[in-house]
Amino acid sequence: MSRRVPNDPDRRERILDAALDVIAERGVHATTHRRIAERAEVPLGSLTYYFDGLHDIIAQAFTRMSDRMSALYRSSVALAATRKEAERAVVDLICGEEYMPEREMTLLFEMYAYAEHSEPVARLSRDWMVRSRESLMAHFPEDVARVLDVLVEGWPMHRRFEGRPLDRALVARTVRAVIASGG
Amino acid sequence: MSRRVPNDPDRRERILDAALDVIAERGVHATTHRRIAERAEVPLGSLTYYFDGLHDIIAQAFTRMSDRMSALYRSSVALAATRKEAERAVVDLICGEEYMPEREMTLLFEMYAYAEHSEPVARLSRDWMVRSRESLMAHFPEDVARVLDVLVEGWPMHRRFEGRPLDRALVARTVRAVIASGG
Amino acid sequence: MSRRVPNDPDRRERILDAALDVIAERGVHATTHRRIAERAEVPLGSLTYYFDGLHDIIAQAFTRMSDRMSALYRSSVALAATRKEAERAVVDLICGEEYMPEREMTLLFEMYAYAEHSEPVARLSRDWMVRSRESLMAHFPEDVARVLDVLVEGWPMHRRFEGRPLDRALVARTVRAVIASGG
Amino acid sequence: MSRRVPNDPDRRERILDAALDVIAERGVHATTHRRIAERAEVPLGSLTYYFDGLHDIIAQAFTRMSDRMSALYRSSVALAATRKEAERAVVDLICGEEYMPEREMTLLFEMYAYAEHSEPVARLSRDWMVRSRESLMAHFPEDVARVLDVLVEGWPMHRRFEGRPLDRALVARTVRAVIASGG
DNA sequence: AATGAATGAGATTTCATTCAT
DNA sequence: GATGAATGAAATCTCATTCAT
Repeated sequence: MSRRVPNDPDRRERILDAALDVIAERGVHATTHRRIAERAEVPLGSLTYYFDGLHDIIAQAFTRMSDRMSALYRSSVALAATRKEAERAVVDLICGEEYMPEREMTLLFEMYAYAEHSEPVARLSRDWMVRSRESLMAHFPEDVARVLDVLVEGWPMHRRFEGRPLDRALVARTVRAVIASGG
Repeated sequence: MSRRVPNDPDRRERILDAALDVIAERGVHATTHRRIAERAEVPLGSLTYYFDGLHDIIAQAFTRMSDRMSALYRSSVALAATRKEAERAVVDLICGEEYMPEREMTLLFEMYAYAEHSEPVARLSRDWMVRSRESLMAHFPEDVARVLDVLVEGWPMHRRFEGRPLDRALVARTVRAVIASGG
Repeated sequence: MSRRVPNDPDRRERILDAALDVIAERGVHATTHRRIAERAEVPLGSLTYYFDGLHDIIAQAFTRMSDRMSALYRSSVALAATRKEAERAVVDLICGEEYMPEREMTLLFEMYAYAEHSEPVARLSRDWMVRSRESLMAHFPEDVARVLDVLVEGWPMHRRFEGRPLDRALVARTVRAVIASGG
Repeated sequence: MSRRVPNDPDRRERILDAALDVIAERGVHATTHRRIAERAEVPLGSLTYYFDGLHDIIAQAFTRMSDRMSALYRSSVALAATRKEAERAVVDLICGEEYMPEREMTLLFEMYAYAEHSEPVARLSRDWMVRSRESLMAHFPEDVARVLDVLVEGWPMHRRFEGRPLDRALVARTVRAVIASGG
């Protein structure tokens, strides 16, 4: 039959990863086909061969990122066997660089900003929020899950701008209080 | 006769407000000199006459916005005479559209995203954080102020993406718990 | 078993008809391989497999069209048994939508325009003219045939741009006068 | 006041003339910004500065051409003082290279073809037809004017494709017959 | 002091064509 | 014989910025 077969099977993925790199380093506002192609080491023409314009590349790149982060988030919380461990996992999520290293943080900001101007990315942001809350709801009542999620989202932002590690004791105490108040 | 007088004294401000409009509507990534000039009803050339390029316009526009929001934030909290009233003000800040209407929310996302790629705007974001915490510290100990600030920042984001009003009782209960735990 | 047999015997023709559709709808200037392939529902690669580039497809498509129209023209005039009937056939050719419906008119304009820049299509246009005159010369002297052919060519163009039917009485009177004057 | 003043006042016109040159030489289907800019000896960017895309350049170029040709047509017929002279002017229009030299003929074909796919150019073609008829109506009744116009339009097309001069006697005889029949 | 005409650089996108299979 | 993935070249278009006035 001899259908021609792609000679570079995961080029699509390479392009999306390159796009995330460029977005993280320069921002969506400075992200161009050229820079993505260069970073991915693919010819310029292949970007529009695989994708339907820059907006599509960006949207799919964010999808890829949020899938990955969501899995991380979930697994981090899911590994907890007891509520005690879950509580600790939440504190880790808030304080730790592992869950949300600098690059991911930057990408998240970019995603939230872009979501305001792109319906697919808006949907993505909503899904992301729902999924992270659902992870937490395996261990906590819904109301508690909501508040913890706000902390997990908001606190690392402060960490980012302050440029220094959070006060772990304060975080732990707050998480404890939220859990207690919600019960 | 006909001593030269600026014929449009607050043109600078008009340009910055127009820039904020464009950013809110289209995003930084689609903000251009031309669109700003058109929106401000100002000749194109005046943008580069008054400002040092697009990045400068954007940075100063964000400065203007954050000054305004900061004043609002401060006055809202400052009006409180008692801790009781301050607590209520914080709940209002989190739940209320007044403090952070849709447009401002969008702008804030854009600012945070842009901050990652612009030193002046990064500084601005840091200042913003410090100033809002200081407002809160008139009424609460530093640790409590920190946590409340995380809530004020993070919760409206959730509100934004969920697209419906927050559960005021839950917010109030959480604020109370945070204050109690920090005391 | 499974002796190789062309699985789509009139693909060539389908491609040419699709090309004519695209030319009629969008103009030669907007005719591309992709649009033709899509319209013909054939794989993109088959266009360059069967033809020697876009210019070749266009030239052959025009050939196909002019063959068809020429046959129509000829048969219309050839059916006439008497000069009287031939005269009537000419009036029909000029006034009637049957001979030159909107689509064919458009294609003819495109062909004439393209002929100026393509030797094969120029040849085609010349042949077309000769053949139509020859049809008329079965009934009329050469000079009369020439003039009638001018009318058959030129009048429908006016009809096209005016957007309304011609005045049949005027056409008939003119044809009569031309025949009389040439005799 | 010191408004900046254009330093190349008839650049617009130069661009349109260059566009006509390119269209005449290569056809609309091979007309590009680049080729026009090169021919007009202006920077590429000025094309989109002055015009709203290629379609706009083409449409305005055709407008320019038809204005010029229309003036020629009109003046040719208008100079005639008597019907006798008008009759002779019509024969000249049909036979003579002056009125419709090769280049203009080519452009006219291109315009007619393009008109099918561009509303502004379609309007232009209609206007052209009306105006030429009106010129003739200064000397002949409407019906005669219509038919003469068909001849003026259609006959040079045949001349063009046959590649040799028309038989002036035949043209004159036909024009005479048309005038007589319409009277 | 102020402007808007002008442009070069580069962004996005389209597309004819090639060629491994 | 046939295909469609792939790409280089070029097309259209946008835009920050410059600068004569």
